Amino acid sequence: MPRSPSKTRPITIKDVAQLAGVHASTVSRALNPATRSMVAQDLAASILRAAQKLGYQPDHLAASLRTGRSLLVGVLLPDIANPVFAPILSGITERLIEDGYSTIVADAGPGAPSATTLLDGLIAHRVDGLVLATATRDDALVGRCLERNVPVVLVNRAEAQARVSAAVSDDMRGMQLAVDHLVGLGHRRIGHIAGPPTLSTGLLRLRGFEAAIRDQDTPLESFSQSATAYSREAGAEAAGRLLAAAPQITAIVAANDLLALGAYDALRERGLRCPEDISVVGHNDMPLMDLVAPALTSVRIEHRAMGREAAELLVQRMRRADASTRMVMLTPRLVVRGSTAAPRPEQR
Amino acid sequence: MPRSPSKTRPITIKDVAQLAGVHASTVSRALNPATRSMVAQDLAASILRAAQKLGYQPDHLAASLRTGRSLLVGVLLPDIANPVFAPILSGITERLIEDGYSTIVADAGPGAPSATTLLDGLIAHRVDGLVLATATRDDALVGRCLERNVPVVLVNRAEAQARVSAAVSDDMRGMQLAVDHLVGLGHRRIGHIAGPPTLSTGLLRLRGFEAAIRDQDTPLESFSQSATAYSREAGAEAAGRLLAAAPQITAIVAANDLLALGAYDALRERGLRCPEDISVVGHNDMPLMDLVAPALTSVRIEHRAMGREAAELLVQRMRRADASTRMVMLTPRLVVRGSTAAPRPEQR
DNA sequence: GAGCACGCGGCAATCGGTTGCGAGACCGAA
DNA sequence: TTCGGTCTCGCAACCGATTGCCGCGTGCTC
Repeated sequence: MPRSPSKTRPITIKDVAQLAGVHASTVSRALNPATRSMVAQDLAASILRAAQKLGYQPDHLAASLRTGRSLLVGVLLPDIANPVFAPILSGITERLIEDGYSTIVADAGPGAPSATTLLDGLIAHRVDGLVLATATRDDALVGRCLERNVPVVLVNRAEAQARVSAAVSDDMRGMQLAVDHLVGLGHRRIGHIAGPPTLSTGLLRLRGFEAAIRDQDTPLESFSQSATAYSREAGAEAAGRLLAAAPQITAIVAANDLLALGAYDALRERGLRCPEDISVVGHNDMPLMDLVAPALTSVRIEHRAMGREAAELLVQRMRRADASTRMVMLTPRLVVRGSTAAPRPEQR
Repeated sequence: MPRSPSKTRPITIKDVAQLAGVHASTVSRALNPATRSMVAQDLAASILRAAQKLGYQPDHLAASLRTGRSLLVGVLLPDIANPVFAPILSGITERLIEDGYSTIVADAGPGAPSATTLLDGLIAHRVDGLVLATATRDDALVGRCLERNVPVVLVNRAEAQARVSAAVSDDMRGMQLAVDHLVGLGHRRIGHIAGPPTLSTGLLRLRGFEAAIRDQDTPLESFSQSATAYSREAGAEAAGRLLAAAPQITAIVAANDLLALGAYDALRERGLRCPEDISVVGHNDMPLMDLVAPALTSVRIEHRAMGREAAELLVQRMRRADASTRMVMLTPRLVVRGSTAAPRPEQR
């Protein structure tokens, strides 16, 4: 079937070549700033004019086939619905677009195909690199990328063996800030709601909590329970276990804001008030944490900056295959709000 | 430079063909379920085995060049950081992946290139379709897609001329729910914080508010002020104007939860209590709105479902170029929480 | 037994840019 | 005038998969 002449066929480089009276290869060189010097200046200018006139739009796809570079970067998220990933994603795309990359987002959230399937899908699109936010501590996905030879960095979570670069928050330091704050207020019996131990943040924050407890001058009692997931429900459930096992605690440090909000639910359910009966500290300082009741004291992580850093690491790795693998650690800071207070005198 | 033999070159269809002892085209047919019947069953099976053995992964990119279908869909968001877009995006990707599409996300948030630039970038990647969440009421972007002949649907916001399909919430109905609720509680003087009038939600919700006011049996006083953006700050500012212009109001209906939260800020600043002095109703029912203080009464929109619907419309449009353009309206429902109450007797 | 239809699979063109290589033009120097 | 060098551009292969077309062989029918 002959192409209907009325339907506007997309303009190709050949159309431009014809109008400019040159060969397609010359057009290609003139259009690419990097190779433009290979073409006489005035000719290049007239080619640009021809392209402009026709409204030529380059086709990355075709170029990719030849160059091997797709200008696409895959981002694998554990769950878009989790509010912390929005700013991370934002930071990633913001940085990548500076180098001309677009981002393909794959969400491994509930109801989605397996992360491995999603990863293969991204690779099938020939992404030039990958940002993984899903990495559990030892992650088969990383290995898969490595053997396929596609550049990869981690964000928010690191892996046990540091095979690839990662941008993370200093979780040890974050927990130290939280514990210091509580101890400064007079708390001596502190509980921790840990994240899933399979996730690097879960483990590191637990370790950070324990280290922070040990580092205090005053002897403390500490307790911890792991949540099965980073969700409000899991937080409430773990908080229930924690309060049952150690009813004497006067403060709870949660590994995550959602867990902290779950702790709110558990406290309310048991008729306990925050901060009068129990202080609560979160982690991440998600948006709106200043508006919940009570406003949540939380360890603030600059997620947007973290996304940018991850993208930066990836760009370096994509530019040079032998770029050193690094771990960028962002320093968190504590934002004190209404959910923490000194324990009541009789609680001491 | 000869390719180093140690570096594992990606497996192509030719490698599979060689191992299976057939031509590449036969491999292509055997691998594609749609064309598999053109190959003898046992041969197809042995080709599949060969592909399996080599760990062959198809290359969408190359296929796209020939077929003209990239299996990529572009999603243009006004601002990833806005929490309502996370579930929308989630719904979109979830639906699209069922048909094998991946999504390229472009964020037109602050600091990003212009939406037009982003759109051109997406088109350069030869996306098979586009979901626009950025559409202002009359949108040049839509025209651009139309003239480039790329399928496009809108989500969350519709355009004045219904040139393309859209999935939106029934904003008129949402405002009616909000006003009915307040009137039922006894409110007679109601203020509205409208969204930017350039956005379809801003305008439609304002109209919906006005219509809902008119439709009441009892005569009401109403007032409204437009916010300059959908943000907490703009909400606080507009609420300030509203309270200055009409101090007698006993309730505020905001076009958006963030605006409602801004209203909280403005009330607090003026020493007014919610709901005792002024009731507040939001719109969207974002996550965590049950945890802010006071818990926000809000018009709930199923954003995830909306995303799915938009994707569904796009899939239909991509399958058949002549698919009818439709507008899918999701029915919102009111979630009553602590931010609304009957006005005090002396306020009547 | 000859002819025909059909199932199957190979050949080669194709998608739209990119790039190694070489040809031709032009200039300056010997 | 000739030769070498440089600058500019065209030619054609190439990236990897898809697909229209054709030929071969088998089996069926008359």
